[in-house]
Amino acid sequence: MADKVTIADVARVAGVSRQTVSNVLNTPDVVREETRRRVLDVVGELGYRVNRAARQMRTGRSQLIAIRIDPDRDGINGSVLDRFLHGLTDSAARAGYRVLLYTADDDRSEVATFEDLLGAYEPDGFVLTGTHHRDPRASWLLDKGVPFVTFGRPWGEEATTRHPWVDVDGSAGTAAATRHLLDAGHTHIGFLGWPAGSGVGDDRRAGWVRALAGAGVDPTGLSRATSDAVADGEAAARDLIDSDPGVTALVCVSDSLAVGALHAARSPGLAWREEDTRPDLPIAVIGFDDTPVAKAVGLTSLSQPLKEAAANCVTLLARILEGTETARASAASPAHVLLEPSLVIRQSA
Amino acid sequence: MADKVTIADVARVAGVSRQTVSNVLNTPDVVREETRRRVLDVVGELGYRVNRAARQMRTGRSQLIAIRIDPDRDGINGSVLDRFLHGLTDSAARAGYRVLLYTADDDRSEVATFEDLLGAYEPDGFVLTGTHHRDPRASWLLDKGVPFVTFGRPWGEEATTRHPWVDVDGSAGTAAATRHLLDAGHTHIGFLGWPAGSGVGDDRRAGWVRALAGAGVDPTGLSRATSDAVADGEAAARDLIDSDPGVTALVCVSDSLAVGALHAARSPGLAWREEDTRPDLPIAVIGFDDTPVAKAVGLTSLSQPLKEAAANCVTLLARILEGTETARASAASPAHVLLEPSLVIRQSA
DNA sequence: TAATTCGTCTTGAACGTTCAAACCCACGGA
DNA sequence: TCCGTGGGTTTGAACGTTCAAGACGAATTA
Repeated sequence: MADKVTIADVARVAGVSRQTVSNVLNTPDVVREETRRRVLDVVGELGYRVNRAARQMRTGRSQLIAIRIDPDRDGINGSVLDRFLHGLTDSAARAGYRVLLYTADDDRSEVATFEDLLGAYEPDGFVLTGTHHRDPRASWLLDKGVPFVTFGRPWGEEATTRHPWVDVDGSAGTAAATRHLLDAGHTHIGFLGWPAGSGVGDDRRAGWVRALAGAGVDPTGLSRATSDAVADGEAAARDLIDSDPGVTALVCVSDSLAVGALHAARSPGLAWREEDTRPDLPIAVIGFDDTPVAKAVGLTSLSQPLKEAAANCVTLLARILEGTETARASAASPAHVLLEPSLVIRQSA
Repeated sequence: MADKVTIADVARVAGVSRQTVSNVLNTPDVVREETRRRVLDVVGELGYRVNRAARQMRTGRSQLIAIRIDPDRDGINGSVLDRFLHGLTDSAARAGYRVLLYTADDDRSEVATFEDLLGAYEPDGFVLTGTHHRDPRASWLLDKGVPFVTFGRPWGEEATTRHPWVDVDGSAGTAAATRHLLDAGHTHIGFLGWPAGSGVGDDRRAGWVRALAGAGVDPTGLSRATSDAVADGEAAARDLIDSDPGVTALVCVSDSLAVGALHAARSPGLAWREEDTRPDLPIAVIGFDDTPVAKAVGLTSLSQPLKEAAANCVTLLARILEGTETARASAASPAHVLLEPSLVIRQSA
């Protein structure tokens, strides 16, 4: 029912032309102080709001940032993206953008969605998550000259400098976790990770290796790799503990695996139960991502600064969109932000 | 770089006028079969996509559905909204809509955001979550005649018929959970809930009362109310168990409280430990929402059909937007959908 | 004094689409 | 023969904004 207030209405009431009103809003420095105030008064009085669709027609800018929302894969880590999403929406709003969602089942269908969105809604830019080696989505966007930022490093070396990205330093996190355990007196510290080949997983493992090396501990035989499920984590933890009963602590690549490790540690298998001397919490466990699950079960975990990461994504994207630099120019010298995770200490370690 | 292809391009190539192309896309029945095919061929060939901004200028329709994304409050239940959001994005896309996100700290700032969004992006409709008694957001939207659907019943009676809504039948869920426990031989079944006054909480409690009544059990003294945090749940569970040691099972209003109850059940307080005769799992516990946490700790819980709920929201909203009925007309006889949760049985019960 | 520059403001056009109205032509009935 | 009808198509205008160009007066310069 709210009768639309257009720029022409404002102009009429303020006694100026449409263009002057437009100038007041977009290039205030070009208009006389007194006129500007008068126009702004009328704007407030009438409750005028610029119509994005009309502006988009003229400028080609939609003030929309598109991002994919995943189905929660394993369930536990799903919440990480969601927290990021909230931060993104918040930061984007502050910068004058809104977040548009889309879904896609795989990289190919996501690229198809790019075409769809760009043709219809014309989002100004994209935020890509879950990047991986030779990501076809990034190459497609680069190819088309569409502005985008990734949350996650480009893991293939060759692409390392071709687009801006924000990431959290996983190896710094696991190194800090390992040092925390070393400081607590542990020496035999194991690692539960994913199979080699995933950038994120390999990076997190590297931090554990580095910290152990710093303390003069040989990591050989102290790690296991498995897929990211609670049951797998439990099995891997059992296997590791069985093969080396001296292990007193575990750093895990994810909270899923860590929860599995907790199960193994707290209600150990029969073979191991005999010699159990610490019935309440025999093995220290540290997870990664500080998910709600970690909070609920008292799991010490590494927390990613998701809000900050999201804010940086918006900043980098806005720099491309608003700066003089084009997407292509910024691809020549893209900006990176690498954030440090923080250790949230709970009962498990 | 993809040079924009407009309706005029298609028209030129197909040898027809702009309007005919528009008709082919919007009112196909008015155009001759042969012409339609020819135009559609050209559309495919050139990869034409209707420009939403231009269409919006003319029709006032943006094909956008706006929804608020919350910060994950307590952390555990946050994922519920996120799963709903994914379903919504998916269903919306199928119906030709996209989902626009916004944040807000409270009802008042959310209403301010309504004004902002309606003035600038002109979303066609809103989906409101977390409705409560005398929700000012709903009244505001009703007042302005803005189409919307709520996920959650209007709990105040007087507003019950004024807008379409989708909800999950909480009392049916807790009743089913209670019956499940009764079938398993439990008779002293307690309830951990929220303080009276919240529509959702009272409803879920009612299901428990109903199921007990059906079995001839008096619920008096068997329930506790507390705020929604793990520690509170643990304390409330201890209190209940201490006061009535005969309690062998607990139905909880949320997974947060249920996880707390599990803590209480599995590592009971000292006073109670003495007489513990079932060391492994003395008390059956059932939660609500089937969050990732439930999955991780083996908690039996009630799962909301979120995907289906989201799909229904889109359907109801689309009916208002596309049907002949206006928002006001549909407010006269709004549609409701009440879905049943399902019990996901795990180790805890 | 005339020409130039500058600051401020206005005017017409354009973005890509759809609405409303007009147009054209074949057909059937009077 | 003429007119009315109706299916199929085209034409001009409009949505609300910003761009590009121009207009006007005052101040500055030649």
